[in-house]
Amino acid sequence: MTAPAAIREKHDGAMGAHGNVRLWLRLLTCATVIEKRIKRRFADRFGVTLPRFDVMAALDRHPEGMTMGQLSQALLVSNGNVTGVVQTLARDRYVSIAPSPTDGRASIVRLTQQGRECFAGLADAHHDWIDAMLAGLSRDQRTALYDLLGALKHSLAADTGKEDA
Amino acid sequence: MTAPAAIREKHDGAMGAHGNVRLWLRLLTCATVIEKRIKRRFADRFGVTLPRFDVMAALDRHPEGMTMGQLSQALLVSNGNVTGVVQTLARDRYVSIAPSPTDGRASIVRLTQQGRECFAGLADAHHDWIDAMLAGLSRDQRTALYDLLGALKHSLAADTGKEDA
DNA sequence: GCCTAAAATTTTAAGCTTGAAATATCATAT
DNA sequence: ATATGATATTTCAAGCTTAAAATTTTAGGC
Repeated sequence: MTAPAAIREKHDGAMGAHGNVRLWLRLLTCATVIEKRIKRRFADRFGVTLPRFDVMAALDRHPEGMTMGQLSQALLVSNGNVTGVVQTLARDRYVSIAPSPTDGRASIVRLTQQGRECFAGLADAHHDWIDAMLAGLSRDQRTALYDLLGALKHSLAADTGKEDA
Repeated sequence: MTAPAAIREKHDGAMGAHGNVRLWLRLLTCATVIEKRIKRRFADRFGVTLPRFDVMAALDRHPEGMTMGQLSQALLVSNGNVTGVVQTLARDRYVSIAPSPTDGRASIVRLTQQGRECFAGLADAHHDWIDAMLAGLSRDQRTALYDLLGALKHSLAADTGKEDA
């Protein structure tokens, strides 16, 4: 077996001694590599984009349906964005859009039967891919990484960005 | 002082017991939050987009200039992408595009004086923002996180994606 | 010189993303 | 009833992203 090719770091060799920036770039690189790999595999093997998968995943957990605004909040993306993704999903018959019976402004989006079946396959593959990509880490390493990322999340929540700078 | 608001995790509450997927979603959330925050601040305070900053950062480390292909490789994005970003950067006089003296196919992109000055301010702010966002982690935590992400990088390099799936 | 394969780049089409402006509806106070 | 402000959504313009096709140039082989 040949040694696997090392993954190049974005801005490799840059930033000199700024350890924090290097940490951030390494984090970004890992996230980007995983995301692009999943995106590529979804496209190649299922003909599905990542945003569509995200919408379907959210809807799968809410069989009663979700409004556009709820989807926007759950996925951390803008309202206008959801409109476009849901429209193509509806065009391809993966979701249905129905007017809300209680609120004339809102629409209720639901997975169709076809959408549910499609998503089941996507979720299985997704799960397997993640497992394989993390296989090089021990159980302890994964736990430690999960906890440290939790600490980072806290640190991010504490940084309001209001420093005058 | 009020407690900072917790950061919602993408697909919060989803995925049940699949620890690996949860680890991935937490990693993705951290990267996304940091990236969006930087993007927003660059836009608000400097009127610059992240891709343009990335190109300027690469060029700043290569005063001799880079070809489109080198930029594409360094930034892990497609060729066609670089073309567009560099063109708007050139339109705004931050970079110059000159034909290569040795290869008629290639162009050489360089930061202009205006580009260098602009980038210096961007890099300073960028550095400060990262420091502030990581301030909640101890030195040991940052070292541990950096090392674990290094292990993850190795794990990613080992996963070829050739499993039949 | 001429042909061909490889390399660097640009162009194109489709889709994602955002923020801001525009629409439509709801809820409430008069 | 009607005016007001808030809410849900859509539309729009600008920019990023990719893959694939087209273009241009290089480098060799004949």
